[in-house]
Amino acid sequence: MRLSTKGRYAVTAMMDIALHEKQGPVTLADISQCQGISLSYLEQLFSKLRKHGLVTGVRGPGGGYRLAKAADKISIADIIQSVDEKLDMTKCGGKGDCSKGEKCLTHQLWFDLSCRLYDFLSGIKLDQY
Amino acid sequence: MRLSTKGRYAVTAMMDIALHEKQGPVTLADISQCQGISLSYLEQLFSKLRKHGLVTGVRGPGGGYRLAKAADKISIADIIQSVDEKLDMTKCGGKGDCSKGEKCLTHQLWFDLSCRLYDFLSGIKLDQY
DNA sequence: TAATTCCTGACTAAATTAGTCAGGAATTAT
DNA sequence: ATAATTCCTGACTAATTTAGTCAGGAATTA
Repeated sequence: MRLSTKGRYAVTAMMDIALHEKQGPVTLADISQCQGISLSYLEQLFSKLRKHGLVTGVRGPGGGYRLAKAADKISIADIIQSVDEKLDMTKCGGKGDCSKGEKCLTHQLWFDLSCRLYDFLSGIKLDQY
Repeated sequence: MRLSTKGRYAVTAMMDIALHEKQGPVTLADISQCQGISLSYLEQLFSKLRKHGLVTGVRGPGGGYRLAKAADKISIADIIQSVDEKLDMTKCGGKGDCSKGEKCLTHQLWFDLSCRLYDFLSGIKLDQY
């Protein structure tokens, strides 16, 4: 569960769609211009969002992107995980093969923290704004 | 407020110190070996942690690092902010000079989210483990 | 048929993260 | 004093991630 500008871009773009969806599909060109994100980069991000079932694309004139679910079913955590892909966690992977045995302790601690963060971000949905 | 492996390294290292501090200062060499982080990279991170008043260095044989405050006064947010330095936020900086006026809206929304995340991470202290 | 828009993949550029190296400064122990 | 230890600093390089560019194809609407 990483949090970088990449995830922020994705969240911002998704909020943009959530806010304007009632006026029909939102084009990436609009988001690009409106949010100052390059079109091709948005296409990369939306490829992932689409594969994770968060948006649906509508081709042709008048097309664009729609949310694939209701806004209250899409959480910030869903979006960030879709574009970030890996939540790698530990190096030892629970094997416990560390010099003094402490490594896995702190890794476990970090894992707990990561879970709490995930729960927190899962609780925030797109419709809350 | 960004969250990457850099911040994780710092948090892990700080937890390591918190756990072993009663046996005297903890050396970076120990942390390096124990957590599998390069010594020089740790030195970079601890330079920042020290400048932000989270740790104090003790030179010479038997030296190392100590927490500069009690573990229950140091939060995860403190640590991450110390090594990440900038919590840049918006591009328009509240100026509102956006093509359709929506940019600053979504930026404000993100800002709120960022604050909530910060509050959350501020509530988790080193002594909770 | 033409315009629009998604969609894909390969490539490049910039930024960040991680690590290396070389050396100096303070402290402890011999 | 001298030597060993450890922090401390800065410059440099390598790897990874983020961001952007480019070229073109596929589906849909007018």
